[in-house]
Amino acid sequence: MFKKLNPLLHNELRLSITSYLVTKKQASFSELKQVTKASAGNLSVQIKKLEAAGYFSVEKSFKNNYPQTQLEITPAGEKAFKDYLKALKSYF
Amino acid sequence: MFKKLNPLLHNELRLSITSYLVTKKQASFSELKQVTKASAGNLSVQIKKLEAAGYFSVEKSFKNNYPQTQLEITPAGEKAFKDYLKALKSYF
DNA sequence: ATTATTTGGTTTATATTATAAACTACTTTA
DNA sequence: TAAAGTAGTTTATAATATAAACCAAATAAT
Repeated sequence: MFKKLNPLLHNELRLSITSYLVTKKQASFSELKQVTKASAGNLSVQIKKLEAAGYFSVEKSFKNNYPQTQLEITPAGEKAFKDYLKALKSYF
Repeated sequence: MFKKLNPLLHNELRLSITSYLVTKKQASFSELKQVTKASAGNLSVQIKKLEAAGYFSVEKSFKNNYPQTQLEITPAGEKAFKDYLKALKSYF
């Protein structure tokens, strides 16, 4: 009847981050902070969870002397996103 | 960019309950317990939250000597469900 | 030059939420 | 009449989300 919803993606902020990354392929921490309007702390925590699940690859470098965290969606992340949408459809 | 997701509906069990009620219009506690596979405790708590929000009307009576809780979706519940779907679409 | 502010984060404490365990009340069956 | 089942509710605990506090460095202001 109702398919199980991936709890990692079934959260507003994590879904926002993933959704953005799926279309943009890659984005910086700051960019994500702007588009999601989340606090840096919350964003940091949620990114870490998604990274731990292998949904993103994270590269830390420097840009204009400032640290920059760059995120890129992985095939696993894309698949999880697709599967989540599929599961969601069972509710509507 | 991303629309806010009604936190009351953005929960797997509460979404299951509401989704079922939206199509069936009404259902009993036991019926919901079967279709959602939730524990009675969890179901009771989540129903109460949705009822408090005015998404369902709850009628308690007896059927075959046993207590029976019958739920019926309200116009507010239907609207919230529709709005939630609309918001969800902004993520895909 | 040193103080304040901003960038770009992380860590940690707290608040919120979800879930299950324990309980209530009554009914049926053995 | 004791045990097991129905139909729930309440409450304690586990999990999760979020914000506050913090860190390190860069830049701007005084």
